[in-house]
Amino acid sequence: MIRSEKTRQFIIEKTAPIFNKKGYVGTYLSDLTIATGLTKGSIYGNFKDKNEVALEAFRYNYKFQTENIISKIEEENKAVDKLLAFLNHYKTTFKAIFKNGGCAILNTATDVDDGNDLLKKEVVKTIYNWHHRIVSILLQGIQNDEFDEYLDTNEYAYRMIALIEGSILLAKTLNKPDILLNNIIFLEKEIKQISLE
Amino acid sequence: MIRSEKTRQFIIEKTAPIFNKKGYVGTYLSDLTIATGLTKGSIYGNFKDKNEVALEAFRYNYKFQTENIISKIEEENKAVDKLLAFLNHYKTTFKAIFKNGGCAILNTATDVDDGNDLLKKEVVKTIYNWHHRIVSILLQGIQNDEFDEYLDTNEYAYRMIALIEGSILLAKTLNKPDILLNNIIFLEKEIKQISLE
DNA sequence: ATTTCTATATACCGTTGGGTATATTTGTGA
DNA sequence: TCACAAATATACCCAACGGTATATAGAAAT
Repeated sequence: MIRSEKTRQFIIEKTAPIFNKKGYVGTYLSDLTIATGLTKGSIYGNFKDKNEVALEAFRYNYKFQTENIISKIEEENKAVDKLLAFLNHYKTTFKAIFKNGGCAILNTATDVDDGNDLLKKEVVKTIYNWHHRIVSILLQGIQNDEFDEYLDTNEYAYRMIALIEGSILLAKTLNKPDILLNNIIFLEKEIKQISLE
Repeated sequence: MIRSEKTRQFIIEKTAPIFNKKGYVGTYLSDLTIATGLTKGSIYGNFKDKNEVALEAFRYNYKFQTENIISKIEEENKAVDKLLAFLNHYKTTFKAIFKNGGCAILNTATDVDDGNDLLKKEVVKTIYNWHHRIVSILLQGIQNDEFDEYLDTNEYAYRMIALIEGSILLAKTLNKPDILLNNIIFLEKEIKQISLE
């Protein structure tokens, strides 16, 4: 990795949690210089503007959450087990997620309600990716006779995501991780229940 | 209502949607003067600082969402019907909520992750109020043999809130109201299912 | 109508925001 | 090891931020 790319990466890693906690407008260039120990000149030598740093920070935050999970999902063969592996991820990493400022999708989606179109589009794209991944697993499950063919995969996936996101919001705001854990357990039970056999 | 109180109210009403959309740091005094047509002097004659306007704006936004619903809940006698009335509220007012910038609790909770302790406490208090209201209805339902006595009221209420909040987030971000509507319908079915009778 | 007091507008202030032109340093290939 | 290019720091810029002291206008009481 060439030097510039290393610094770029360094800036992203150091500032990503700040953007996640304080939001786009709430994060100042001074936050970025303090967190990195670099100067404005250096940051602007590596990024076009604050917007670009925010965008890369979001991508990093999202990757931070999904990096490990995909491989774990692919270790499993049955659709049911894939979903359970996915849910299990939240049980094991919620502390890290909270420490990082909560779910990047949730935070960024509410943050970019106005302006910052690039970031907004990125969030939308990310949610669709996530949704699509779950739908695919469900469809695979239907093909393998794990789930009833009348299961509304689209709807079910959105409900799953909504419950997870809402739970993270509550758990973090009220400082009650159990809210998230209980709702994950609920989803696990539900998946086992709708899986035939 | 004396003049000063009228202006105060006027400022709150005009600026509440802005705070809800753009967040605390994202809303500038210039936004407030433009929205109200008043000057900074006038605003600071009625409020101590921006923080106080934001706090009152949040209260207003929350009231905006819950004003009608409470009376509707109290029109019903059975706990089941109270819950259904509560859920029905979202089906009928989601357009207004979206137009107002989304759920105030969701927005403010993610917004005040750092700093602004007053606002943060107010959000936490508001969520507990909401949760408590649902739990009370569920407990009433258990006493009247509408629900099984082993229903975990605490957990169920948090799951309901989490799903609603998460659904609002998704529906608004993706501009797909159906996500919210479908999940409300899901909750309705679930409530009917767990109600004994 | 005139006074009195409250509410609003005007005209400021210091600070810090994002951003940039330029100087300086630092790593790197000849 | 020296020159050159790339990366970082310095020193600025203007605009806009939140906030305030003071002047003006407007309502209410006499």
